[in-house]
Amino acid sequence: MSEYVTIKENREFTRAYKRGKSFVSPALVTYVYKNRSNNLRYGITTGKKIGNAVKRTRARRVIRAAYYQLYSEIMPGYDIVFVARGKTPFVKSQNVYAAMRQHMKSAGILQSRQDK
RNA sequence: CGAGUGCAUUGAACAGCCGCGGGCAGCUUCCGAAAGGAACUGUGCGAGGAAAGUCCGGGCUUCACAGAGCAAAAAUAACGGCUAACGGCCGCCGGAGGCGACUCCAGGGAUAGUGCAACAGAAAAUAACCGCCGAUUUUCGGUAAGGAUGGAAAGGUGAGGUAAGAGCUCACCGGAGGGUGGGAGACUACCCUGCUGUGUAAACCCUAUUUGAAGCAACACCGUGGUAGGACAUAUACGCUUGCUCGGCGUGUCCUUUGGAGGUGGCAUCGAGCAGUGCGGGCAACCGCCUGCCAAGAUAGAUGGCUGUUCACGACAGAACCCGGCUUACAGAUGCAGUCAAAAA
RNA sequence: GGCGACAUAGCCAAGUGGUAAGGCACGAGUCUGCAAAACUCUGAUGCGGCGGUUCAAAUCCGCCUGUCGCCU
Repeated sequence: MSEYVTIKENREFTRAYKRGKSFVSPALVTYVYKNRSNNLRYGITTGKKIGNAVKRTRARRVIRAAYYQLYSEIMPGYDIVFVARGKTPFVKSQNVYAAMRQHMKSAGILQSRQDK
């Protein structure tokens, strides 16, 4: 089974919105909240504002691809929620990756590759 | 070569690396008493013509129901056929549009009945206000040829006729009824009779046909906890009831019931399936036979990222139980069959 | 995914096929030393969009668009 754990409960999303730290860039919004477990979990929100179903799935895929690329550098023990914005479906995953890396760096939960 | 019509097909392609979701196989590793599960390896598969809107018709499931008829409600509407069925499709009739190929039409019934027709107008449906004509002239009678309106004014035009007029009579046109011929039928051609009344049924309604309701978040099964009922223990301990004791209730175990969260099935190779420049029937929709081919199946929801090449530089857009249609959105590309115009011969 | 409802001035809203009620707000005036309140009044602005039936559509019919609710 996959090593990527997702957030499923609506309560946990709401908790991340209310209590987590937020970081904003043109194509991505990130909320980071420290959870009690040792797992690194993530969730993606693509609201109705972004567009039709094709645009929403496109945004989800781009964000997920960037997350897989960055996954090994993030410290465990956090819930991370990514929210797509209107620009996200028209942007390459490298731009999202750069924005995501910047957000993680600001949150201070990056670790070096060698530790993993 | 240009313009335009109908039908059908297609909806960027290829290669490499890293990833995602299922299926099958391997039996290597780990977990487990076992069934089995997880990882790994190999192999093959992985969004659409509209997957959309949820507008119709079915399959399937649960509930209701002995059967039949009436009523009520809803839907449909020329005629003939196709289909599992349909409000769909094909053909054809009638009407409208187009030079034409061709396209469009909720296209039954207004003498079965009820209602409505604002404003304007004399009058909106048993027409006499003005006008015209006649008479026994403060009035009465005849008359729809003419009159500012209106969407619609009482069959239209012309001639005869008359006191003035009028389908009162005649011709043509329109419409109605009947007859004969053609056609499966709607209908149509011709002949005869003969002129009585507008529109609206996507107003109520009448006629004919069809329809039980809800929907996979249906439904079935498992179901720690909980609910309800019963049995056992009341030996010990605790809490409540009481001033105290007894007694009663709860906390315990087992069985049954119900079923929240969650899980499994429903659910995915076989069906009203798809294809053939196949054969036969039919104008066609479609039907029969033959041959071949069928693997998306997620459950917060799988197709992505990067690099390179080519071109017309990529539109609308993402399955969620499954089929048949309709409607709506859509950059283009290709094929076939007609049409019109021009030029040349 | 499925089922259902609604859309009328800036806001709240009534409406039976025939001039679209009303209230709040906005504007002008009266009153006042000035304002508020009260009273009077004008004007502009509306039937979500596109088609169809009808002489005539906010209303009847179809198709789109948007908003809201229910089923877990």
